[in-house]
Amino acid sequence: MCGRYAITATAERIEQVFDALWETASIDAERGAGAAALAASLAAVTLPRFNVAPTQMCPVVRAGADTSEARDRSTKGGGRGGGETRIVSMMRWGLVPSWADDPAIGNRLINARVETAPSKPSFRSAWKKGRCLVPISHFYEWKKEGSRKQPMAIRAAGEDDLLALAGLWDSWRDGLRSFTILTTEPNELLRSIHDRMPLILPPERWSRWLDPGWSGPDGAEELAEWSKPAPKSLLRAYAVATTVNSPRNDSPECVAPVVA
DNA sequence: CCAGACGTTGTT
DNA sequence: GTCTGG
DNA sequence: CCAGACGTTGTT
DNA sequence: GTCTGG
Repeated sequence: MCGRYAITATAERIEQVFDALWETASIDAERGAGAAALAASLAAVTLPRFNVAPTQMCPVVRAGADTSEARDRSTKGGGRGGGETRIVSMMRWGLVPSWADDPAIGNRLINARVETAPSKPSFRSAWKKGRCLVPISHFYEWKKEGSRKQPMAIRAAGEDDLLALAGLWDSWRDGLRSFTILTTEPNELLRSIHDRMPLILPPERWSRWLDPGWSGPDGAEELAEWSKPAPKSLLRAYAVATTVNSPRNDSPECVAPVVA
């Protein structure tokens, strides 16, 4: 599964890689704020994060309102085609369905199985209308070694500092926005660590996944195609210190390799 | 019809 | 909100 | 995911 | 043991 991760990229880097506008930046732009205010709003976003835990607020990339006004305001999106805007929003990790009585319900909905999410009451509406991407630099898995649990960090094999996890988001009482991370079967690398892994989407699938005019993968064949785990060669896994165990520790030590 | 659930993981 | 169970 | 709490009463 | 919080 995926119950903890890191996002070490800067706010600007996230905008660049995902061809998106930070939500606070769009709001400031609407108000006619200057470059200084824009820089300040980006600085207010707490990055980097080395130990993101469920219930915490983190950046999520979603489709923006696809209005001509929004397109005009954005200087981006031209090279991607489709013309849709992308927004980076801060959301709570742990999806709180719109019908929930208590937002604490989201504490357990931090993952959704891609094989079953389309038909689950908690996720079906988000599957159709709330698909998103979760930018991460590393995700953590705890490998069982006898009675011990060895924390492992998994990151892109190359120099890439960002991976995009497939996610779903929903809005609760017009205020709280929250998201969940889709999981799938593990690839050859992750199989030795855990029996599930997050669903990682390659850049060529981002637009389709975010397309608000599409209601998501449908039918067994399409679902299977979207559910395939990332290839082993994309990722690198290594042992890290138990520093990462406590969500209170949010330091570079969390992603630092150790001898297992 | 209304009432009640709605989720994942891991472990046994 | 929407589905299942009684 | 792991860490940490897990209860009531009354008083300040 | 099991639930809540981060």
